[in-house]
Amino acid sequence: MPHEAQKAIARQSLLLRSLPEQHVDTLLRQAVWRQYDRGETIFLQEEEAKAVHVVLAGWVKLFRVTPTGAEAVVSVFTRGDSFGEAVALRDVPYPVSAEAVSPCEVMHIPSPVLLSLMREDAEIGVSILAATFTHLHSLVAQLEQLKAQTGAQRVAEFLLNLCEVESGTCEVELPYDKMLIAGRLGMKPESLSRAFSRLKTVGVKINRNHADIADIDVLRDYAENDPSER
Amino acid sequence: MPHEAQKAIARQSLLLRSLPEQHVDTLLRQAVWRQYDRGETIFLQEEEAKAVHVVLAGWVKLFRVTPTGAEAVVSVFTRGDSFGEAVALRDVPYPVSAEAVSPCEVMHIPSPVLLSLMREDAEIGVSILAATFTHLHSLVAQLEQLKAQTGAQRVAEFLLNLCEVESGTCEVELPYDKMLIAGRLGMKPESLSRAFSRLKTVGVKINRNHADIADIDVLRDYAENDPSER
DNA sequence: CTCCAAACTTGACAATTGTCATGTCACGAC
DNA sequence: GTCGTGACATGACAATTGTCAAGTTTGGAG
Repeated sequence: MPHEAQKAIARQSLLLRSLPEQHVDTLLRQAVWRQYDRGETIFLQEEEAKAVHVVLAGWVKLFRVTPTGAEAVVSVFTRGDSFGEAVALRDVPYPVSAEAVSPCEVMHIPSPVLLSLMREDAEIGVSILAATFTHLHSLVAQLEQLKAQTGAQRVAEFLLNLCEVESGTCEVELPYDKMLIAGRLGMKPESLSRAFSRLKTVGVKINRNHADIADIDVLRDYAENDPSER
Repeated sequence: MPHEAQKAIARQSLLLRSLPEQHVDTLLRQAVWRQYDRGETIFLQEEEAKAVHVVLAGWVKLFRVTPTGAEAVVSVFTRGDSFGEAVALRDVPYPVSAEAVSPCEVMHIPSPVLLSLMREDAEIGVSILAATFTHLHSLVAQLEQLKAQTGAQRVAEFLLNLCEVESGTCEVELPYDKMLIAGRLGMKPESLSRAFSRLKTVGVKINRNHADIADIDVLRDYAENDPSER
């Protein structure tokens, strides 16, 4: 029983937005709509994929658990993001687990529905590839960050991505837990705290889940250039 | 002027192997076959993708160059590997650069050829998704390694992946430069040297581009568990 | 064969990060 | 309201890694 507002969000998602109206309707009609509480599991690593997921509200994290139990956050998704495309269309297990990190609404499109529609119209395949490419690209960007930037620089880029404007002053809300931000950026919470302190020297003030950026250009310069100064 | 042996390698690639014979022939016939010298560029970051690439011989690295000039290796491909699928089918620029790190033979399938065939048979789309998923998965695995393992552990896993057997003693050849191995594993060459020294305590001896592993299980245990012992 | 440039190793040192311990603060249960 | 749990900050310390500066080795060019 999806609300019209939810449908509107789904239509705007990267996965669906370039599809003809008629196909989107078919998919929305056959989708499963669910709510999740904070901390609830959406699917587990090694589980067989049976659907593609679209986040309508809230935040979802994808993560891997190592043999030793350590957790590595792979990505964090929110309204309009889809995930699991490449996995659902082949009978392979998920390489990651998914968990709601805030109360969430998620739409699930069963893979058989998507598959059959794909055989009717090759355009669907291109749409799925578009969404998959976006994930690929974001993973590549993350890899670059991890390999070539210091912790404080990664935090700076994270903040820059939250900014709506291109330059000048900006205030942003941290979208989720600092613990999760730390995980997403590949560091421990303590290191994130220290990274925030360092950013004070480039005009960043953190207050609760609220960040004040004095000058976006200064911060961007810090993110892209030398961490050695100061 | 492809050799039969080259065609055979292409047919076995993840991208083509599940396609009906007839389609594979169509693709092979319209593909471009090229050789590259060591160090030669195959394509550059930001360049528009016009083809999907399949490595027939030699080694190719994909990497990103940061605004400051630092280089982050994203992946290293060899015989039978394909790359650029998700990019070629949409008019978007490559997120990475590609360079031959040894003399190479590479087959290029122009994207229009693939696209038109895809509209004829949706099965092609599934094949492309299969290859793309493999890349996605390997990037996720890399992210996990970078975030959750020490340098020496990553080197251990790298060696384990080179082993043909499951347990016991094993000798492997390092497939390419130690500098490139270091880049692929997200560390400096000096750190790689040190990581190799540490692995001596778990029965690994490095000689030139040759590694002797005394006991694969011991090494696997090191890779998966605590780096603190010893 | 000789020589050179690049790859590689090693040591000393500095910077960064993880770990452990402690303390504060906010928020929900009660 | 009080209590208690978990998030967050911070300091001290250890471990890891990057940086810089030698040396050694290796694989061609000539």
